[in-house]
Amino acid sequence: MSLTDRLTEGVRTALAKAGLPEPEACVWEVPRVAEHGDYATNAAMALARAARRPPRQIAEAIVRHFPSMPEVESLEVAGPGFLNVFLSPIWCATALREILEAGDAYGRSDAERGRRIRLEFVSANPTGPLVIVNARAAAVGDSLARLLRSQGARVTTEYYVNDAGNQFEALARSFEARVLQELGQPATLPESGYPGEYLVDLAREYLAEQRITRLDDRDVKAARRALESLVVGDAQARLAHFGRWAVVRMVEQQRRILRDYGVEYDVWSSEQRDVRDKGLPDKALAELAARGLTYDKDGALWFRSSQMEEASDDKDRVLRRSSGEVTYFAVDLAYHHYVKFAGADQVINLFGPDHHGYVPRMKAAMRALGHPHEVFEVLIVQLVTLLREGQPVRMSKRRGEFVLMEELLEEVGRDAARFIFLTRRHDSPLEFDLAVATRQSSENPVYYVQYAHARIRSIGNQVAEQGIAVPPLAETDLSPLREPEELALIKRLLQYPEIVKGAARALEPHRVAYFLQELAGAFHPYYKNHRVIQDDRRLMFARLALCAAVGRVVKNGLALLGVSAPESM
RNA sequence: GGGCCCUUAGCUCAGGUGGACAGAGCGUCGGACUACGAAUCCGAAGGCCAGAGGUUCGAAUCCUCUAGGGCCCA
Repeated sequence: MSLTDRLTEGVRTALAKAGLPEPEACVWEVPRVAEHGDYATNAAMALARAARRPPRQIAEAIVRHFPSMPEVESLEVAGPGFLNVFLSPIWCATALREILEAGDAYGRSDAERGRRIRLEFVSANPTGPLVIVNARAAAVGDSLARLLRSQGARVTTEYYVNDAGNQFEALARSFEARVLQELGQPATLPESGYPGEYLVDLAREYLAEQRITRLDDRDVKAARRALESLVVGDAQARLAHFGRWAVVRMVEQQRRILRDYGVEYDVWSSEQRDVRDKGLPDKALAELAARGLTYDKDGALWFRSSQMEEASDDKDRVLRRSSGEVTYFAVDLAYHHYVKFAGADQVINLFGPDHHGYVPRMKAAMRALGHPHEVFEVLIVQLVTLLREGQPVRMSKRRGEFVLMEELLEEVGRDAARFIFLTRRHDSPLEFDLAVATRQSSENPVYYVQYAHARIRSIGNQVAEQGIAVPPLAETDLSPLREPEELALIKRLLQYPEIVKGAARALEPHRVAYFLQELAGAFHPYYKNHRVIQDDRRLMFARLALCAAVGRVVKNGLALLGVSAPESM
């Protein structure tokens, strides 16, 4: 049970004894000002109406009947009816023991136990390399998975590959053209094709592979003959062949880059293999029709997306075009309904801002297929504006110049990139200055946090070098920790589990990043002003324990963000 | 034209489901290494929370309108 849970229990007990109604929930906050205590609640004010008593009177009753607890030093009523709680310094000091004993489990809870969550993120088209927004989505999605798992949820992460439909076809045609060009044929890229250089590289790889595996012959003409024999005449089959080959390569590449970034997926799914080939779209359309939610108009089949309660789209959407082919939307809703929801209570998708217009129709579809409104959630990860020394970096897809995720990782590194992405709310646009991110200075918050960890390790090394025998934790007396800065540090460490729980519930990993900056911001001044290694051994051992606990929490927190906690820097 | 998101210090951004005097980092200015790592620390200046109404005991937070910015659809 967490600290605030115990405080809430105290409030409930007091209210019961005073014969007052119980609050639905008791919200605890950490006041900005130290004079307002370590925790405060507005429970009395919230109850005032129901109890028909002035808030201050209720608060005073709570104070009077509050059970005695080792955690609590004193309580007071303040302002319009706040209840301020002051923690016992002795209890705080001994609480360090719990943190150190918990180790990497400190911060975990079972707040989300029992929830099965399907979490999809990045899922870039396999038509090009990953770019910088994908890196942001990957950081957010991966950190969310870590956070939710730390709270006991069963999370399945997924990358959905759109290897069918129009864009896939455009890729196949573009790739085919590049291959033919490499062979000296006068092929031109299709109008809506992909002009990037990467397809030229891929075409060369393709030819190299064909030569080696099929002919063992470097002669281009021979390769061409081999190709011709491979795809005799049938343009459709040839396109499919090129398309599949290119997709496999692109996906491999994306997967490798994500792995280098520390992101591993549980599931890589395929639109073609896992949805279309299994006939799921037709099945879903039939199900919608059976519920009377579709109609024919102009030769096409429509979904009454504008008629859904709680989740209406602004107009109806096409499921099957007059040409007979199903729309991307139909494929997607079928996949969500039959596959994602088959193994999950909740589905969360991370989309880019260019897809937000797509969200209402998906919500309408999920509602139509019987899924409650709350279990399908879409988070919009906003755009990243790339700067270099304050100047915008051009990103033009048309000309095939974009900043690739791969380049970003090479230039700024995985830790700095992830941390910076996670110091913003996912739904607010982000400016990313490459020059600043590269700089190993105080401008770069990731090093500030990592440095705290490295410093703490360094103290440990010093102690070892000096041959000082540190007693085991159980024998360490923590009561010498009395400095205000020490108590402030401990109280911050005690907040960590609540921060993580809140971040997981709200799906906001940035809260952890902010907490870590604040924790490091409390540690560095402390370190500067108070010596850990010193003659007073009792004090030294207590401080070593405090430092170890800080290091522990920094490490655990960084792990939730997918950022390393270096031993030295 | 319709819809969604956004506007907080010079800059970049935080401000759980409304709470007690608006926060951080960077930048600027001025200081600190003959003791555990200066990727650090100490201090200062910097704000009508875009604007106007409303709900509330109480609003940066909720509602409406206006202005400005971004995106999607047409």
